Amino acid sequence: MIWIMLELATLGFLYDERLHGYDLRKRIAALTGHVRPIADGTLYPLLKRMEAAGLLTRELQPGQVAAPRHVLSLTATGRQALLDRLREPDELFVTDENRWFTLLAFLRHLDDPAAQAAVLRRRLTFLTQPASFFWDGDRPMRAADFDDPFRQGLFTIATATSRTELKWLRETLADLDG
Amino acid sequence: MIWIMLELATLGFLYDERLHGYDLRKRIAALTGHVRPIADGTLYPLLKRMEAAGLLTRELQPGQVAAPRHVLSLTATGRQALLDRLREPDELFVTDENRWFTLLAFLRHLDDPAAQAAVLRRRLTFLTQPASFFWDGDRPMRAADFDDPFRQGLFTIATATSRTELKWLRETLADLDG
DNA sequence: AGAAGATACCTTGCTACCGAGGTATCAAAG
DNA sequence: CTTTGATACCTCGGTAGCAAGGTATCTTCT
Repeated sequence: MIWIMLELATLGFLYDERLHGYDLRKRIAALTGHVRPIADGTLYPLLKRMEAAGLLTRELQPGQVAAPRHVLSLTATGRQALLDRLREPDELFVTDENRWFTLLAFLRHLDDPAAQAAVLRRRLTFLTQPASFFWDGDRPMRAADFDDPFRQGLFTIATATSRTELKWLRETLADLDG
Repeated sequence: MIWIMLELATLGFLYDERLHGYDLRKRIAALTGHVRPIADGTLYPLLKRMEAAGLLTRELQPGQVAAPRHVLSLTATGRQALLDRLREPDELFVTDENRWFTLLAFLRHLDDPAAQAAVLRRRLTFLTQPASFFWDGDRPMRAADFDDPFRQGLFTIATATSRTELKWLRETLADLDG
């Protein structure tokens, strides 16, 4: 299910400008690759699948710099596909931080403040759900329940992160709604 | 490469106490499942592979509650495997937040402050590397370069997160070293 | 008594994913 | 003038991962 994120990133980057595969690969690497590197044995087959699905076209551009490049550009179907996926993202994009960040990177393309706000609200709902990393039966365990510094750090980092993001979400929603 | 995280979580949870598969599954779901649910078609085959590798044993316990359970317990090899993986985690555990959290959850089992500190230092090194989500050629782009609120949010959240974690890392390292 | 829901585990088939390896061009360094 | 390194893309084989479906027990609700 990496492809679902790579596909969104590909649609997102190509929405603005035509790119060849290698360039796309480097942009994706900057966006998500420091966390989780992607093999080109993953990306190139995906591009072929996307071409087969009618989302993009490839055009051979003989070697200007080095080896010949395949310049990629989105079809009308591809452009619509990006907007559809941004408007109603798979649940994974809401819960998984890496995918959520990928979505945020391109959400501006969805040129409709109400739809953008709806997506942010899904993330808000997710983050405000009660959750814990560890349970003692039905009881959620908190940082104070542990005497090891690493699990305490886990809670410290997680709560700080979500607090920052909640603040940003609420401010941005106020702007989008107002 | 999900299995590498599931395997660590399994070794980690079983290090303390014997569990049956379903219970283990629920603990893993609490730790990482809110972000990324795991299918039992993923977990059960992994447990079999781990058994085949000599990391754990299963013992059939006839139905006390419902269907008969397979109680899992680590072998000596399994206990050692946890310590080895904690001591020298794969790079993915250092860079990917989900995997890093999984590692933090069990790092206390590595009963050696110097080795624990060494792991934290790897994370510190990673977080202090210069990084950006977007590049304009060689130039890393910053929040101020974007006028869309979503990419700005991306930077806001990412920097706040890493600041909190860096503070915790430095404090904890000072404790471990001192 | 029957249905529903939780517990508990399993298999099968499709496909995505990754590592490993290969091909080729061009520039810069030695 | 050869090597190194970057650019640029590709294929193949093995395996992991997932959805979908199945089986069975026990409790609780109706």
